[in-house]
Amino acid sequence: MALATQERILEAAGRVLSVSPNATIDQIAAEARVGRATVFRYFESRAGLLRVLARRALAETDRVTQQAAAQASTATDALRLVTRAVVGAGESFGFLATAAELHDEPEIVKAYERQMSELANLVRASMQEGFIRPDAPIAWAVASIDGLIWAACRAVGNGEVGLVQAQDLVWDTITSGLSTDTRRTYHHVK
Amino acid sequence: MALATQERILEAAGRVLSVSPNATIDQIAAEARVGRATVFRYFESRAGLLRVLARRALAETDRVTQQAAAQASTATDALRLVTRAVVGAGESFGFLATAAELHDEPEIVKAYERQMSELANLVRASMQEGFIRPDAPIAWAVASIDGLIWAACRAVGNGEVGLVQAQDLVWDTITSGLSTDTRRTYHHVK
DNA sequence: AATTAATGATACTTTATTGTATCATTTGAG
DNA sequence: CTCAAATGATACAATAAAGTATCATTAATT
Repeated sequence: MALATQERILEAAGRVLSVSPNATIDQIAAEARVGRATVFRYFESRAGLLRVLARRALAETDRVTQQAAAQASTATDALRLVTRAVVGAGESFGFLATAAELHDEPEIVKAYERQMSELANLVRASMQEGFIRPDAPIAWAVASIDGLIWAACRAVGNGEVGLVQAQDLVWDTITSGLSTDTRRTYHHVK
Repeated sequence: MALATQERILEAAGRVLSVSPNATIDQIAAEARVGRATVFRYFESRAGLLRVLARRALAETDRVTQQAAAQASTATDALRLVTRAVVGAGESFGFLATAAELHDEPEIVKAYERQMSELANLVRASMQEGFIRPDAPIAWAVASIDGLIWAACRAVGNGEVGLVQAQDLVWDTITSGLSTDTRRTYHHVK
């Protein structure tokens, strides 16, 4: 067997669901080149399969995040490396964006919120190091970095840019935006 | 009648679907304070309702976009105003992000792609004016602006930042990123 | 007030998908 | 080669939601 059956199903599900969030078990089984019954031999239900898949994606994100953070000497560098790492792992969690059922799985929601709050901590620390501008609301910094990561993952996914380039672009855009203009226009305080 | 029934249903659908993309007709009807049968009196099917809703959202985006572009004297200013306008109209198309059924409605997909390509034209023109840095791949500029707009709409939606502030933040971030650092780090050419 | 249109509620049919059960077939290990 | 485990295929039941039809009720029009 080229790859364990369960693994094949999970990978197929990730692929199909990132395109068609409401894909049926039949579609997933077809993508995995497996009988529909076999899917139910490995997963108790559709929701169960989704849960396992989501757990793995979040765990993978944790893994690359922690590994990246461990290599960094400053919070700013950690932010840079974590951003790169998450973009690199993008294809494994593409389906999380659109899978509506996961929104009412408390375990999954909590894990996602934890990751966002860890990102917020990194942003705060990087701000104290003088990298993130002090007038940027933390919530916006987090939301916009998240948005740029998603944009990069999508752009990689449909071949608009290569993975490595996308990783560079995200950080460059965070660092200095898209313009040649260096004026600082933030008005917000506190 | 405070508001035409059809209108109430559409607004309710927009609200519910942006939270629960797979919401049933029952849920939509309940949100609109209307009987389920009434929904089928105004829309031929669930898919039909979604189509009408998506058309309206895309048309509204076109409207504010064109109005904004008409006021601008330069492409860069048009880009700024269009960005603001789209963020302002965000709540009307929040559901488009997650409504999977719409992905295989050619009409909707085409309209979305057209809007993206118009954005690409603005970006190119603004680059020629010297605002968007010449080393930024157009595809990335478009994708990241799109990502920042989505991030802003979401942030507004869950109350993290106010609408006006979000509009400012998007443009500031496009202009100069999130950092105090002004180094230019783009490596890409052509 | 009378008539017409719009609505709500309800029951019903249809359909798609999930999940189960079964059996024949294939595959892999010894 | 033989046997056991894994798989595919199929049929089946259960369920949830869509969509239809009907009737009583409410609201609007004249």
